[in-house]
Parts: sequence; C-alpha cells; structure tokens
Amino acid sequence: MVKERFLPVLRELARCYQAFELHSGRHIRSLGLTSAQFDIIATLGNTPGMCCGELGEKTLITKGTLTGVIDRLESKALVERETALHDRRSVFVKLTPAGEQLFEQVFPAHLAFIRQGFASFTDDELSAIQNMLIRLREAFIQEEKDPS
Amino acid sequence: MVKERFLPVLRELARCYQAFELHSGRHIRSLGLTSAQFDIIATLGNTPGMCCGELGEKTLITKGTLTGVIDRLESKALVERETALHDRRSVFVKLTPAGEQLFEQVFPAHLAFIRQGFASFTDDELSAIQNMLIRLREAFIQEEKDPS
DNA sequence: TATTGTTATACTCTATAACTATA
DNA sequence: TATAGTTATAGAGTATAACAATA
Repeated sequence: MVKERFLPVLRELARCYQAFELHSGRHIRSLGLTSAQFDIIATLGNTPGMCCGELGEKTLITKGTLTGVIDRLESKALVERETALHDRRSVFVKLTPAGEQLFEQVFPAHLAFIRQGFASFTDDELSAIQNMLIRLREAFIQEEKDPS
Repeated sequence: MVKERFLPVLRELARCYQAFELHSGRHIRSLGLTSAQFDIIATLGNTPGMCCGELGEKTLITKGTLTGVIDRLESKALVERETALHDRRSVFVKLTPAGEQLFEQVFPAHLAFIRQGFASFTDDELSAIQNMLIRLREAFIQEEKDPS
C-alpha cells in the first residue's frame, strides 16, 4: 500500500488547478471558445502579436495543432495572420480589433474571479506559495533534463 | 495594463501543474495509454473496483466519455465490466490481472519521479503548501456555488 | 541542410442529447 | 418518473510524420 508524505500535496495541486480549470473552462466555453483558443487569445492580449513558433512555446501547443487552432480563431475573425517581414517562412499572428475587444471584455471577469479566490491570502502567503511552486516546478524540470 | 498581486501565483500554479503533466503525460503515452485511460487505471488501482458513476466522479470524466474510455481499456484487457449485483442498471468496473500488473509496474515509477521533485521540501513546507492549496481550491469552489 | 509553418492521418476526448434497461 | 449506462453526433485537440517555401 502506497504511503508517501508528498502525495497529499500533489493531489491538492491537481485538485486546485482542476477547480480553477473547471470554472474558467465553463466561462471560456460560454464564449464559444475552447481552452486552447482562449490560451491563444490570452497570450496575444496586450502584445503587438508574435509568430507561431513563439506562440507554440508559450502555450505549449505543438505546431501541427497550432495551425488548426489559429485557423478556427481566424475564421471567427478574432486573430489574423501576416507574413513576417524579416523572414518569409514565419507567420505573424495578432488579435484583430474584435479579438482585442473580446480579450478586454473577458479578462477582467477572469481576474475578478481569481482575485476573490485569493482574497484571504496575505502578501506573505502569496510569496511563500509562489516560491514553493517555483521550486517544485524547477525540480520537475530538472529531472526531465537529468533523469538520474 | 493588468497588474494584480495574485497573477504570479496563478501562473506558477499553472506552470507547476503543467510541468508535472508534461512529464507524466510522456510516461503514460510511452505505455500506450492516454491521460484519461491512466486516470482510470490509477483510480481503480488498490480498490476492488467501482461502478461507472463513482469512477466518473473521481476522474471528472462525464458518463458519455467514460463509456468510450472504458471500452478502449477493455479492448486492451486492462479492465473488465461486470453487471452489479444489487442494481442491474449499474456496471461494476475493475482492473484485470493485467491491469493490476500494469498499475503496480507504473505507479512506483511515477512515485519515484514525484518523490524526487519533492525531495528538497521539509515536512513543514509540505504542510504549508498543502494547506494553502486547499484554501485556494475551496475559495474557487465557494465562488462556483455562490457567485456573489 | 536546417527551419517555419502547413497538410495529412488516425485516434481520443469533449459536450450534448436521445435512448435502453432497470428502479 | 428517475437513474445508470450506452449510443450517436459533431467538433476539437493530440502526436506524428511528410511536405513546401524559405533561409
């Protein structure tokens, strides 16, 4: 029978993230978007745009998938593609005015939801939890690179 | 421009969870399973089995999807279905011997990976992070029920 | 030759709703 | 009537690999 001191923490990590995802997923779907699509919108928000490679890195969506996701956002007229000037292999993706409007309408609602969730935390507590999450993530990544 | 004290924490929560998912996802796929399928295996491990309703609750997989996931696991001979005795509408799902063997082979490897990630944390730190994650999740759920 | 993004394939998950059989 | 699962449908993400255009 398994009994490890860290399992409760891992379970809480998953449950906490999933609780957040559950809410935000509903909100996103009510806008007619999927998580992947919203990820793109949120990543492009408040930026001048970026090329597919950069978008893929930030959203963890692989390039083959990314093409389809951007296709669907483009057909909704929320993003647009331009050929990059400096490298004609690259495609520059950015929000359309409608996309920016959606971003600006949706993001504050997200923030309000999240803000309330964090309302009872002091700044010190926030720092503490953030630092531990960073440490934990780095430990996971470390092993990824160096599977000793 | 958005500037909230809790956004860095939320981002770390997501990145930390995703870092874990990235690794475990690779491991799972190398076994020829999907995340949903592994979720079922892990949930059934060390239990006598359970009916679809309970499985769905624990894994957050909706019943329509669950049928398909279990179908695929059954075709791999990792789980089996039995009609429940007490209620013939219910279906009892449990690991086959092969499923148990997979569970017992895979789970320790997962644990070893996770254990290393947590290696540098003291017990006090683990308690602290766990408590904060619980608080945070409950705050999210609270809003879900009571959107004030 | 290497890189950027697209296309193609095959599979799986997702939400939703109608349906069957029990209760 | 209500519940437990199944079936059906349509859409979307996933991994993977081959491909075109450009560097």
